[in-house]
Amino acid sequence: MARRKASETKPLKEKILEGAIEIISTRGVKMLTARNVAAIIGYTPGTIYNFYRDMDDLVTEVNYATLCRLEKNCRACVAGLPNDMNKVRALALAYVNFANDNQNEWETLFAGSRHKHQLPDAYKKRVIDIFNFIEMSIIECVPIPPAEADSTARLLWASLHGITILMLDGRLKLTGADDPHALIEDLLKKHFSSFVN
Amino acid sequence: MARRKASETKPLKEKILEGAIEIISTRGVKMLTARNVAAIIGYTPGTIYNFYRDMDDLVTEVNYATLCRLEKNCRACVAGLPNDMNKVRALALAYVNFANDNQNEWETLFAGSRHKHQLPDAYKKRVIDIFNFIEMSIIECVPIPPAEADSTARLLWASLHGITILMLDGRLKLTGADDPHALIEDLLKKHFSSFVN
DNA sequence: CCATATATTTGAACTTAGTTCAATTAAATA
DNA sequence: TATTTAATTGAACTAAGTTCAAATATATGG
Repeated sequence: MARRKASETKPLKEKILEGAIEIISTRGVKMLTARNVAAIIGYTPGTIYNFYRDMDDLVTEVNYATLCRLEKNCRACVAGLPNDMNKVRALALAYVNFANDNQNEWETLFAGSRHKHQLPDAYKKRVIDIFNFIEMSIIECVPIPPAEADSTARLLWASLHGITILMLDGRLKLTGADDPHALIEDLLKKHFSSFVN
Repeated sequence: MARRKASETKPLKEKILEGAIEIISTRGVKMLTARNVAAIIGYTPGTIYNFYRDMDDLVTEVNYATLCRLEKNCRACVAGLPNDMNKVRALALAYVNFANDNQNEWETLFAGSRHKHQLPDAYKKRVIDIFNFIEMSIIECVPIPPAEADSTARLLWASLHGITILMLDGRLKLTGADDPHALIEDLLKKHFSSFVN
């Protein structure tokens, strides 16, 4: 057959994206092939190229979706909390937990290997948004002198990111107290003891 | 032709590995194909499979070589230094600088996406070695109570790793003082001020 | 309601890459 | 020198990315 009967419930582009997310989250990014996506949504490989330039583009869209979920999750975890250290704790924990609960998506997001095309502006904006949100939350909750606020927040975030990566890798297995809570507690103490003690 | 005239200067396995490193370092891991490696060393794709199970295996060997260079580099950078904070500084800087000077190799090393096979024991041992070296260096140079030594060293290393990643990504562009030196200085201060001040 | 134009999806074909292995040829051995 | 052994090939197979003319459903105009 060629053109389908008009009975779609969702735009096809969306279905493709959902199929791609389904594959990445359950089978990993290596299993994301045009043919696999096509099979899962009941179309043919060629169809994908009517909506995405190439498979790289589709991965980028999956990553964008992951970023959105990450941000939503982080915001939800601290919503309504008073501005104190507990809020920073919650935020850090939300970050690590998200990575832990979405390992394949997270790995895809940070897999690094440069994509063919420049990242779309919306994507870049999202990254900046998340960073700003985290940075602002930290600044709100800890009495840091304004001059140091930026660098302190950035450094904390970068550190948290490193911990998250190595933890998922299994490279950060600790002697016993290797759960996220303990590590984050330690991290926060190092970074903020000079302000709150 | 089939079998070659015996005039090889190096074992073929080594030449394949060198070709692979050459490709990854100059053109990135996406350009590492059996045919590209074969072309660069003047053999045919099939030859590679006489020495490596598959291309994944070859990448693992490249990563192993990268790990070795990283360790060598770190050791060289602190050799002969007295056991004080300067040594820790030098070590941290060596780590970041190595990543910066070997971006493609570094990206390949941490690209994450799980390999087909388990990592070889020698590989795992090398990772542990590097970690131990860094951890020991830190412990030697900073008066940390033994009970906290392990976790302190690990946390510092993980943080350094996070900084390194985000720096290479361009995600850690700072307001001005975004050079490695400043960041590392800040990091060390956070982690050690309670011990040295 | 039919004819024509438009939009959507296909499926086949092309390219590139990973991988295998029987055939081939150099070197080693007897 | 003849025979065995080892190394390398190159051709072929599979899987994946990608393209696009052809095919078909819908929309539009008379």
